[in-house]
Amino acid sequence: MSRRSGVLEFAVLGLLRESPMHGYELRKRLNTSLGVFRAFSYGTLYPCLKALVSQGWLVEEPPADEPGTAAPLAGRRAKIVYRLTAAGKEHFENLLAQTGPEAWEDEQFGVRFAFFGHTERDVRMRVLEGRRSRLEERLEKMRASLARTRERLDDYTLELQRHGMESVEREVRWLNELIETERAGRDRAKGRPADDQGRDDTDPTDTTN
Amino acid sequence: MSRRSGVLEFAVLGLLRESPMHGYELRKRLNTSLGVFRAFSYGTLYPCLKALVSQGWLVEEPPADEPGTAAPLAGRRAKIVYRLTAAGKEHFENLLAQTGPEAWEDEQFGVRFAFFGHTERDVRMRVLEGRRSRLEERLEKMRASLARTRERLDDYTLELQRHGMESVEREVRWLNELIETERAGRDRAKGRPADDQGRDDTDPTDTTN
DNA sequence: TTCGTCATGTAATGGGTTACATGATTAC
DNA sequence: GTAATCATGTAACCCATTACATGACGAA
Repeated sequence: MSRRSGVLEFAVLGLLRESPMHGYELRKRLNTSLGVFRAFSYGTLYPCLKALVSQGWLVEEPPADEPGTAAPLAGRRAKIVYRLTAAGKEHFENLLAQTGPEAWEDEQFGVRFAFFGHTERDVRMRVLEGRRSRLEERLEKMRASLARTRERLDDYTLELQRHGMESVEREVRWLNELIETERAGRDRAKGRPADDQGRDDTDPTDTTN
Repeated sequence: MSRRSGVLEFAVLGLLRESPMHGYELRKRLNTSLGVFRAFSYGTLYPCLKALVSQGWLVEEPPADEPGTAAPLAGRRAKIVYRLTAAGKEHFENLLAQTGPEAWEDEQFGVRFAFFGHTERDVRMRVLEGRRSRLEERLEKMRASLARTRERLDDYTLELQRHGMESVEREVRWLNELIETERAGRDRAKGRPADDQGRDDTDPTDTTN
């Protein structure tokens, strides 16, 4: 009924796919384990979790019966552990399978890349190549605008533009290497259909708390 | 009374400092001339301009009496040219002189750098060095978190982190070069007090339209 | 005369943070 | 027992975009 952020939803589903977690821990992983993403605040995260529950992608679970912990007193608010539902998992797979322009843009590309381990090679290729051509477009615009305005710009503005373009060029080279690597890894496990065959949960290694 | 964005305000004041402009053109310059900034939408820009007017930083001017253009009919809405007031200019100088943490963060640093041409060397140094130490902090956190979680991460997540760190390291090297250049340019024009002595306008070169 | 682009604006909505409020658990 | 950190949540606000609405001007 509210709050859907795209990246946050994506990241939460992806992280919970590996193992159930509560909000607080989820947020930490958003900063660290999951690349250099922006750190969402609790004011964003918790409402989002509630929304995902009401969508049916997640379920809240009681903190489980770990013997070491304090007994759950009646009416007591405790850690809420979120677990991905079957529907949630399916939804996440669908999101992962998307290879359209949204997947190439700055906001989404990072998260998507972080979950490349759950995708198939051709999906990865489409996303990487889409991203690359997106950046090359941008590069061309920058070059054009620079050619038009070069004379009127002072040294600092010029240097800023130069550095900006170099950053983009560098990311393009990075993508080239990644694409090359993907290509080199072809033919292995060609028809492997991800993991749709077994619904056994992803082996909870229980490093949760 | 409303809308103040920080970066947008800064950029608008800085651009209008050079020459008066109307909103539409202002927006184009935000994309091109002024580095690789985000392109603000009109829905952001126009209300911001109004707010700056009501603050007294800007004044709206009639499109001026250019003979080639259509005669300004009564009640006709035409281009609104914005000009920086004396108060606006002073405000901008004050903003430029700030060298606190806000000036080092991602959002502000770019704009500030673009207007370095209007600042004094020691201000530039403080901002550049502040930015650098900010990035070095970030780098340290990244290294620490990577050391803690390296084992649990798959290849793609790892690669993402590696690339992220390299980007930051690259910006640090860039800053080092800039700082070195600034240092090399020392002693020249040592006591020059910017332009506080004369209030004659910044020599309007009239490349406005 | 119609189409593109110049030009200005507003209301609804989105996506997020800050500040606040609450309380449990752990370490000292 | 008290401080730090773990843990969850909400309301008010901020910044910006989207979609919409209007209209002038020039060129085909």
